[in-house]
Formats: sequence, structure tokens, C-alpha cells
Amino acid sequence: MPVISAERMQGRIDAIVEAASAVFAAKGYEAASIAEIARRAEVSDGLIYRYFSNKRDLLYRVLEAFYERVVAALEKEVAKDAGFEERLHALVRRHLGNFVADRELCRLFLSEVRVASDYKGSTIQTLNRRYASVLTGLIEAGIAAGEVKTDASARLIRDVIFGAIEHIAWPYVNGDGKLDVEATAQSVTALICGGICLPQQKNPEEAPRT
Amino acid sequence: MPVISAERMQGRIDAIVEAASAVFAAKGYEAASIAEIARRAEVSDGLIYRYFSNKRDLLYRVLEAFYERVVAALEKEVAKDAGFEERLHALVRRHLGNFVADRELCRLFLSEVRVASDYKGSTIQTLNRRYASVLTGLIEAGIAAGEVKTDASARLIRDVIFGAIEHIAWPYVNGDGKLDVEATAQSVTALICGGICLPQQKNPEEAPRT
Amino acid sequence: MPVISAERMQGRIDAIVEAASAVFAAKGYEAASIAEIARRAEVSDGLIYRYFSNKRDLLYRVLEAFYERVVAALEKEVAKDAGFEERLHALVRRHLGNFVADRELCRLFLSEVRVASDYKGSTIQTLNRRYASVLTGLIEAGIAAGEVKTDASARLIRDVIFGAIEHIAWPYVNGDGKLDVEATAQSVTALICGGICLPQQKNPEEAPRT
Amino acid sequence: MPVISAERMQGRIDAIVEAASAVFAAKGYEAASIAEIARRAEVSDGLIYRYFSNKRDLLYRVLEAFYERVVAALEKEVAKDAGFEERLHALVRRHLGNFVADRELCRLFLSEVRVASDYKGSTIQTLNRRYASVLTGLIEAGIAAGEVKTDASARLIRDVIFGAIEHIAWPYVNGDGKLDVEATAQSVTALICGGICLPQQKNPEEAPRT
DNA sequence: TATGAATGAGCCTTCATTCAT
DNA sequence: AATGAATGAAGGCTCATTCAT
Repeated sequence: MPVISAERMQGRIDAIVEAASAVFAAKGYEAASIAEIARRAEVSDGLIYRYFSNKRDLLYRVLEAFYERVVAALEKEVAKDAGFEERLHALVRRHLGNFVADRELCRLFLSEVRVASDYKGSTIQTLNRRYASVLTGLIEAGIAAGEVKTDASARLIRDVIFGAIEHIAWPYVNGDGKLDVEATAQSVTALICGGICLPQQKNPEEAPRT
Repeated sequence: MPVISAERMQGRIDAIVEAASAVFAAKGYEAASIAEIARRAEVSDGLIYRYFSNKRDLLYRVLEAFYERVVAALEKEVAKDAGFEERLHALVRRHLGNFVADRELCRLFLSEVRVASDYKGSTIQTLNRRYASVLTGLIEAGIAAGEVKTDASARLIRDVIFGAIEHIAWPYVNGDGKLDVEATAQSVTALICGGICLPQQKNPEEAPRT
Repeated sequence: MPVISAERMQGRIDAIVEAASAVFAAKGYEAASIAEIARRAEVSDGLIYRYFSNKRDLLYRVLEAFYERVVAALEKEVAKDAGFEERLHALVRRHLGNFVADRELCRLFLSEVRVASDYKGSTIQTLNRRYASVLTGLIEAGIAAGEVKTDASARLIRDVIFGAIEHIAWPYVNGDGKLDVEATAQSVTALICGGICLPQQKNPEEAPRT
Repeated sequence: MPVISAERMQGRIDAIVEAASAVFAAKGYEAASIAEIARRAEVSDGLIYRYFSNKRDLLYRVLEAFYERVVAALEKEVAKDAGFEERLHALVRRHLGNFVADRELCRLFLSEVRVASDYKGSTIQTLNRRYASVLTGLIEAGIAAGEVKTDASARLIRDVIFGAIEHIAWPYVNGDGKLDVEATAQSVTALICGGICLPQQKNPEEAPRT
């Protein structure tokens, strides 16, 4: 008996998280209502409070579930043996891909959680760090292998990469156009690796004339 | 009489925008209340609705005012005659500086507006484009002057630069640490210009022949 | 214009207090709902919160209004020049009379406020003290005039008198019988003044025999 | 088997009543929740409804248990052979002592039950009457023995005594000071027995003739 | 133009009680 | 007998917005 009950219970919890995921994603945290989530999960309002301590807790559980999935995928993707640039390319592609595949949850995260005062110390933050550490690790490995310059800290490099990707993906996340993941990943990786400046002759007038 | 009245009116509008700016920045859009803004502007609740069609409109006007100031400053900053890298450095420094000087309004913008469905076509978006076009223009000038590579589009480069800066600035915007603008601007500019990868010998066995 | 508005406003406030008075008295604090009070006052729910900070505040204002009326009446009643017993009798009659005239508000006060943790320091407590001090003053005057014994403190005497009256009145306050105020006041006053014990011969066997 | 079951059942019931007693006493009726009581009794929520028809019923059973204990103690205390004043003194002391020993349950009773509309006809009322009849009996015995005046009814005297004690004890019941039971019992008994007024010369000018 | 009283829908949350297991 | 998941009604309170003055 407890087994059936436990399964049923888990089913309800999943239904709630799923419904909340959809409603939060579609309307944003503030505009979403517990009543709507309950209706969508085919559950009473009250039941939500048996499993989640409040609306905000529910949001966080939704994002945790999402993040867990995404972190695992990234770790798996980048784990493969390969050179730095190739692995970076895989990471960029996957990261961009996440914005395409889960644009609404990404938007939810970026707009509701990052800003939140209760973000620090949350499980979400831990997952976020794990996600980020995949790239940091990759960069450090690249440095160790002599593939990456040592002018800048791994952390700075990581911020540049993630920041760039997010900024590029944003219009697609927020709007409705399509993002060519493959092409963009290619360009971004190349750009990041090679920089944007051509070597300059510092003193042109002193340069060798023919 | 009508003159005085018009001046008075403008004064009221300014007071409202200023008050709203402070309250929105301090509390965020949802948590801010019209009543508090009115109180702060020493104006009745109702009057706000004579000049602004609703709460959201007021938010937008606040951000417009902010953006106008910021865009003008950026355009002035980067206008100076100089080489690409120097001008880029100035832009990066200024952009980072904005996050430091107006972190709360920046946070407001990033969390409330970018996500909004009514963002497209708004005056804000126009200002945002103008802000972005400063960098695009700079890059194009760099390309024209042969200082910047032509592998990637100016738009992509621009996204990488802005994205990187925002990502780096974010923890400081949201938290309470201090950001060393000068040092960060230096590193970021260098990183962006030079890339992160060391030149690799593609085919070691086919290496330099005598 | 502000005059009309202010009058109208005061009228609303009075209506709310009156409605709240009736509903609280009839149902008790917990069972009373803001919605019902609003309906009864022909006012919207929200308006109540313009004038009263919360439900509890409304309760206190109701009881303050009641208490102010009652305190003033008592002070006036007992103020008359007369001997101690006569004045005490007037006070007892008036106090009993209050329980009869406003039994529901008395019940409300006794059940909801006296127990409350926020009672101390409230305006209600101040009024309560003022009410009590009428009797304390009367007793002290009686002592000063040599009409009252000095075996017990004025405070103790006061507690005995108020406690006795409340206990006697309670069944009528809570139930639906009628209380004969005049007769009861007479008996209580006599009892309090004269005590209940007959003088006893301590050692009857040693007493003078005829 | 059925015996064990019956014992177990009684144990559960006792545990529930005990838990409810603690929770009601600590938080008051409204603020107490069935869930907390169940948790404390290490019993499921549902089980409570097998033995008690609803929350209010549980409250009444708690107070019955309390009252039974208290009534028995009072009857025993006052049963001893002694003169009226001595026995009254014992009763007063015991009654005051109850407020000190069980102040929270006393408060619960005074605030939740006395006011209740379903009080009449309840077992509680019966117990209350039994409690009161101890004093009534004592007074009647005093009257029969010629120790007590016959000016007032036993019932009135009883109300004065109980009312006085409750009123004196209340601040200690509700607040956190300490009550000196011995001293207070002494003063109250003396006051009640002897009254508060000094004999007055009705017509001073017509005073003692030779 | 300016006020601010008034509205009322809507929200999160609690909890006594029930009932399938 | 016992559980505890589930219900669902109810309630206090907020606040953007309107409109009579």
C-alpha cells in the first residue's frame, strides 16, 4: 500500500513541478498564480503547499529540476577527449543549444532568479557553479596543455565566453526568430580563440621601406 | 500663466520620473507601488495617471531617461580620434563604469525590461540600438582601417563584447562587492583583441623545412 | 469641497466602526470577516484598510470607541458629592448597567482583548486603567474620610469589587436572562461594605453565662 | 488481544488529550492546529477524528480532564472539619493556587469556553457547577452554623468570592509576574469576611445619650 | 490641473475534515 | 484501527486604476 501511495504521491509532485514549469515559463513568476498551476496539474491549491513550502520554493524546485538536467548534459558533452578548441566548440554549441531548446526556462532563470536576493546559498546557485565549473575546468586544462594563453585568468575567460553566448542567444530567447546553433557556435568559438585584432605595426614610419 | 503652468507641469513630470526611478531601482518593478512613488514625488496618486498611462509606462519613461543620459555619454566618450584598440578600451571602460555608477537601474533594466514582451518597438529598444550602434560603428571603422579582422561580422563581435562585459559586471551589479573598472577594462580589451588561444602547429611533422 | 469630502470620509469611518462593532460583537473576533464588515458598512473591503491598518486594529478602535463612552459615563456618575457607600453604590449600579446595556461588547472585550498579547501598552489598556482608577479614587477618598477600613489596599478592594460584579453579571452577559440591576447593586454594595461573617465568640465555653 | 487493543486505544486517547492540552494551552484554541496536536501525540491527523468528533470537542475533553482533576482536589481540600472562615481560607488558597499552577489552562478556559455558545448543557458546565457548589455548600454550612450573615444569598456571596479571586489572579494568569498565594488568600478571606466599611455614626448630633 | 477616496479583483496561504488504502 | 494525502473553502490584505469633487 505505501508503494502505491508513494508512486501516486511522486506523480503528483511531478505533475505540480511540470505545471509550474509551464506556467512560470509562460507568464513569469509574478504573473503566475498558484491557482493556475494547481488547475493545470489537476490538483487542489492546498496540495501544492504539502510539497512546497511556498510559491518561491516551487519556482526554485522547477529551476533545480531544469538545471540538473542541463548540467548533466553539459558535463557529458564536454567530457570527451579532444583538444581545447574542439571541446570549447562543443560547450559553446551545447550552451547555445540550451537557449534554443529551453528558451522559456532560460528566460525565467535570467529574469527571476539571478536578480533574487535569496539566490545566494541556494541549491540553484550550487548548480550554477557546477555548470560554470565545466568551462573553467576546460580552460584550465587548455592552459595546462599550453593551448590557452595565460594573460587572463580562467575566470575572466569564462565570463567572456558565457557572457558572449548569452548575449548572442538573447534575442532568440526573448523573441521568436530562429538561431543557427551550428554556425553561431563555429563563429563564436573562432572569435574567442583568435581574438578580433590584426597584428599592427606599431611604428609604421619606421617600418622597412622598399 | 500658461507658461508658468507648463513649467510647473514639466517640474511635476520630472519629479515623478525621478521618484519612480528611485523607487523602482530600490525595490524592483513589482514591489514598487504607485502610492510610494507619488508620496516621494509629493504628488497625488491620480496625477501620475495624467502624465503616464500606467505603471509600466512609467517604468519605461524612467529607463528612457536613464538610457538617454547613458547613450549621450557613450557617444561622446568614443567619438575621440584614436586607434581602434584605444577607442574600444574607452568604450569598455565606460560600459563597465555604467554598471558601477548605476547598478540599480542597470539591474532594473536587465531584469524587467529585456524580458518584457512589450519591449520590441519601444523607445527603449531604439535607445538600446543606438547604444549598441556606437560599438558596431567602432568595429566597422576598425575593419575599414584594417585594424580588425574580417572573419566575424561586426554584429557578432559587438555581442561578444557587450555580453562579456555584462557577465563580468553582473555579480557586482547584483551583489555588493566593488568592481575595479580600470583593471577589468584593460584585461577585457586585451582578451577580446588578442583572443585566448596560442598559435598551434597544425601539422608538427610537416613543420618548418629548411 | 474638502469639507464635504472630510464629512463623507468621517461618515465612512463611523460606518465601518459601527459595522465592525456589530459583527465583532455578534460573532467574536476570529469568526468575523472583513468582507462581512465591509458589506454591512456598505463599503468596499479595501477601504477598510485605508482607515485601519488591519483587522486587529479595527477591533481595538471599536473597543476604544466603546470604552471612551463608558469611561466618561462612569466618571460623571461617580463624581457627585456624596458619602462613600452612596458613591460606591452608584458605581456598582453603573458598572452592572454597562454589562446589561452592552453585553455583547463587554463579552467581546473580556474574551478577545484581555487575553491578547498586544493588550499591554495599548490605548485600550489606558482606558481600562482610567476606568479602574475611578473606583480606586473612590476607595482612597473613603479611606481618607475614615469611612473605609485600612486593613486591605485600595487595589485589592478594587479588584474584589470589580471581580464580584463581573462574575455576577457574566451569566446574563453570556446568556439571555435579565439582570435586576437595582436589586443586585444594592445587595452587592451591602455585601462588600459589610462583609459576610458574623462576629464570633472565640471561646464560647468561657463566655459569661447568665 | 482485544484487551491489549483496548489498552492501546486508551493510551492513544490519553496521548491526544495530553498533546492537545499542551498545544491549546500554549497557543490558544484558534492558533492551535490539529496537525500539531497529532504530531505531538505521535498519531496521525485522521486518528483524532476517530476519537473526537471535531476540534472543539477535543478542546472540551481537554478542559473536562483538567476540571475533573481540579474539582476533586477542591472537594478534598475543603472537606476537612473546621470553622467557616478556616474552610473558606482553604478554598480561596486552593482556587488562587489553581490559577498559579495551571495558568495556561485557566486562561484557555476563561477565554475560550466561558464565552462559547455551546457551553450551556456541556459536561464542562456541569463540572463548573460542581466546582461552584463546593463554595455554595460551604457558605450554606456557615449560615446554618450561624457564622455567616443571612443578608445576602449564598449564591451572591459565592459569586463575589469567585469573582474577586479571578480578578485578582488575572494579571498573573495573563502576564508573567508571580502571585503570592498565601498572602493574597489571607487578605482576600479577611476582606470578604469583614467587609470594607467602618461602622458610621448615622446621626452624629443624635449620638450616644447618657 | 489636481486630489485622494474608493474600488474590487485577485493573490497566497492555512487548516479542519474526509476517505481511499 | 490507523494513516496521511487530498480537499477546497475561506480569509486577510494589496494595489493599480478610476472618478467625483
